[in-house]
Amino acid sequence: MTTTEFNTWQSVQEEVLRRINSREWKPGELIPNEAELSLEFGCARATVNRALRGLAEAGLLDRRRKAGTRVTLHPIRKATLDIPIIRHEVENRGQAYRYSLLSRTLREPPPDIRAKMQLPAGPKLLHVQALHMADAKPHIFEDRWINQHVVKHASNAEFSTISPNEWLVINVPFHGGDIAFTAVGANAREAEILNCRAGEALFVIERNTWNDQGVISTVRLACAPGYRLHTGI
Amino acid sequence: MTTTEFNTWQSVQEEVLRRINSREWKPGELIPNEAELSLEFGCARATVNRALRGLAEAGLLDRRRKAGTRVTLHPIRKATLDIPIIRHEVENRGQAYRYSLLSRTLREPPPDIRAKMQLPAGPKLLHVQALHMADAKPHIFEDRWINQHVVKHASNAEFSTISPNEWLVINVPFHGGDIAFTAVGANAREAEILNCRAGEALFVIERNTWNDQGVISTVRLACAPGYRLHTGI
DNA sequence: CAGTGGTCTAGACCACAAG
DNA sequence: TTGTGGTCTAGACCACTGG
Repeated sequence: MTTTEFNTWQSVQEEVLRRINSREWKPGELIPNEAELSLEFGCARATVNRALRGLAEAGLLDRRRKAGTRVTLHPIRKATLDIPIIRHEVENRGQAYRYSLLSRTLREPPPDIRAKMQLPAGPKLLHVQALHMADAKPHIFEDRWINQHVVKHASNAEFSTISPNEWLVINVPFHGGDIAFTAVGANAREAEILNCRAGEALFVIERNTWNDQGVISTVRLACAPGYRLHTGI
Repeated sequence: MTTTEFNTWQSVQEEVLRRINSREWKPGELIPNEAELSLEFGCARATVNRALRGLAEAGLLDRRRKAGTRVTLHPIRKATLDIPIIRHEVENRGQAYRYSLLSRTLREPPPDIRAKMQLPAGPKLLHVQALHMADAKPHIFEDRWINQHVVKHASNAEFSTISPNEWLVINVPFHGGDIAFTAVGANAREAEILNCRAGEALFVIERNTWNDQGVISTVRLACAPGYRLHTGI
């Protein structure tokens, strides 16, 4: 028996992937356990574990103690989006980045914002509106509320030369957040700022971030027409 | 010296995360190497490695052989999107899923599709248009080209009861792909099919998938107004 | 209860890249 | 050249959970 040797977790992973794709191991099917595989592949169990763990994270395998490892029936593909600082995103495309602060006020947020940030009525928040430009053309309109009760030193930030987007990334670590992507027609103000027709389709990114103190910030990024978010699988 | 013990990679990771967030280890700064940390934490180096690897994958640490491990200067946040089968997405929201095949033809693709699929002029492809509905309302308009020279058995699929979306996920393993998200105004046909006004903002997902044989399929998913894609960070 | 994956360990060698 | 992370190993114990 000429057993091919699988020394690295990558080679084991490739082989397992091959068996899944070739239907040698069919969707829903139980595959041999780690001990058996390590024997067959001629490597340590830890190596098999490393390989299978990766495939489980990718959603191709279902692993459960005692129940064993199965090929996922309907693999849920995962796409990873990089969320860079806007300035970097623009500069990495070779475009000239410019930033312009439109307004910076301290005021009580409207109910919908309060709801998003899970705050009671009353306290004022920092409201910042700014425009990110690429090659002198409007790129992204940033409309942000910052909870300066959680981010105390935010009150001192002027945001005249650095965008809240970048300032927060650099200065405020966060523990979690959520992102939503939608398409909406530009309202009058957005149309004016982004230099497009009212009602024109805009790509909108909404993001909340929080740490253990509470919600840090909620932001709505309205991207100029033609904006395209892409990634590999 | 009352050294707290860190037995698990998770606890090590938490502690490292704490030091990063508290600026005990500042952005751009070199942190102790694995051997030193394993000594300090009273665990094996492999445990430290496991913890740091995770943080590196999350984009919080930069690790390079010989150069050591540094706290990332501008952490690039990564959002992971789950790309489920449309039917599952609808059903998981508790809505009734319905599917309707609009057209299925074999014809030569227009130049822009050919370009996307990196195909020469000449060969015909399978063109399928279908509508996914949620609670009897139009949900997603699927406009797909399938390369039946790569996916040979696709010629036999009727797509009358199962969508190409689902059929492909189940029947054709792929090695790679790319996704793009945009916002566009609905054209006349999309408006009619999705039951909305022409020009109304639609969330559009474009996806290509390929395997080692070549491009499998390219699809444009036009989502009904109000569609929202969201995820955690 | 017992089988499976999850993890830790101590030690070893290797691959890469900075100096 | 040499220090650093990357990985493998053999063995061990643990944690979860299915039967």
